[in-house]
Amino acid sequence: MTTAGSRTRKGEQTKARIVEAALELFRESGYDDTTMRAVAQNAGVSLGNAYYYFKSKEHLLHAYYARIHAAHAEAAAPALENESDLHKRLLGVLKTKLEVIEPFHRFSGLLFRTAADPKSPLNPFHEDSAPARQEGTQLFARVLEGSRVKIPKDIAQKVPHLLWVYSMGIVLFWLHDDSKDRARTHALVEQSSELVVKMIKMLSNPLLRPLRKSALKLLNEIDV
Amino acid sequence: MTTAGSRTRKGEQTKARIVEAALELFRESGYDDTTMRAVAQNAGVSLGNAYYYFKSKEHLLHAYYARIHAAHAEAAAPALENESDLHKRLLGVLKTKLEVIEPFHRFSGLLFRTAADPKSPLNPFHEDSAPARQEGTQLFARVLEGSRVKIPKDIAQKVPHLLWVYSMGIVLFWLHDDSKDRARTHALVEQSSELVVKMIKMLSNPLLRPLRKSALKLLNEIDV
DNA sequence: ACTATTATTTGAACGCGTTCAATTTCTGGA
DNA sequence: TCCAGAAATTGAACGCGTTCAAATAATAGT
Repeated sequence: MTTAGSRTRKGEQTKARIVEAALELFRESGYDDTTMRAVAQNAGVSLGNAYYYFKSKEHLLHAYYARIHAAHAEAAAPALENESDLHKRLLGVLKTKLEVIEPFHRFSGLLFRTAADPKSPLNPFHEDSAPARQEGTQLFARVLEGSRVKIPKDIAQKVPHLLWVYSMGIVLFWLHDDSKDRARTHALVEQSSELVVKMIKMLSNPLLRPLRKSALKLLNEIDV
Repeated sequence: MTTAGSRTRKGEQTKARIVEAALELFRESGYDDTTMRAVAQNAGVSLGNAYYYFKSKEHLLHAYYARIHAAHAEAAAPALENESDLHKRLLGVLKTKLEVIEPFHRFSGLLFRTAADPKSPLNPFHEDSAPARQEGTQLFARVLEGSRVKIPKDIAQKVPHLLWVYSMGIVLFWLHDDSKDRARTHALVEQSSELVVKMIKMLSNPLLRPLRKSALKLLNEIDV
């Protein structure tokens, strides 16, 4: 055990040094071109030592995920401050999302690889991601609450989560988008958000009640 | 050039031998545990020679995909034979898809993890997957053609591809589905297909023309 | 049949992520 | 202060996917 007062054993400093070295190299050269040997050297540590603290190269990215998440939550706040138009609110959140994640586009391979692996704790649908999922859903709940749009009661509970899934779809598209300045994704965000808002507003239409009920039944049965 | 009559140079036989060796080993031990050296040896060929015919290990899996798709196309044919109801046609195709891919669910972590990487040639949205993508789209074009549902001309060209993307979404859900007998995915297929058909039928409604136009504009701008 | 060109095949080599037995450094109790 | 055990650190080694210069076999033109 470590001394009573000291909060960090020596190892935690080393671990921090390795993380910082890794993040710097990832930022600089991307994930694939960053070798564990380079990370170790950059941290002033032996190769084997890096593996003493991180089970694998991918595990080094957990720190990154946390940073992305925090950055988006912070960046999105102003867009919700003084705005009551639902479309503008939604658009603001999605645009800041794109801004925040843009520097990480070069990681897309890894991001989506882990994100798509059902067994990976980084997977947004994985059990371990429940907190992140919940935070994301809450963000979209706030987007809705701050607007003056009325949501039918029966589906009100589902919509925020559906918006989060929608945003995951945006990210999925973004991952594959190699257009200049991510132009295609920006077009997608601007226009699909408009569509989404239109549909949300339409949902109160009595004509669409059957459709709404079908959708609700579906959501309940697949346990989303 | 090869002689007039002979349809296959020698190389194509070698290539076939390598594919067969690979598929056998994949089936036996999964993707990750099958080494290129084992494939080469199993095919009675040198390691380098395998790379002469296949740019990478992942390229060998295209053959696997091709077989799955062929199996699906064959299995789905009866469901399209004597049926004109769009929902039943769509449902038939999706259900047979689930049946065909079910044996691979246990490999999904290994197999589809790499497939999800935007840079991976296995990714369904990757350039190298264009043929598979096209075949898939054609299958859904057939689903539509055989039914009596009228699709508005402006979007007619887009719908088959959208249905294919929809089916990819189903597969993505399936990957994460650990419910007994894949019950959640089956619920999703049954009910979402109903919804999809409803929406397709609704699309001709003049009231929805603006929505249709917006969607079309979106699709064109993001180049889908 | 000879030759130039192209297609095929080889195996060594490279750099990578990862593992591990061995070594050194730290730490808390006698 | 000393020492046993735990924590931290090392670097060599392994197996992997991939590359490549060189060697060999097949082919087409003369």
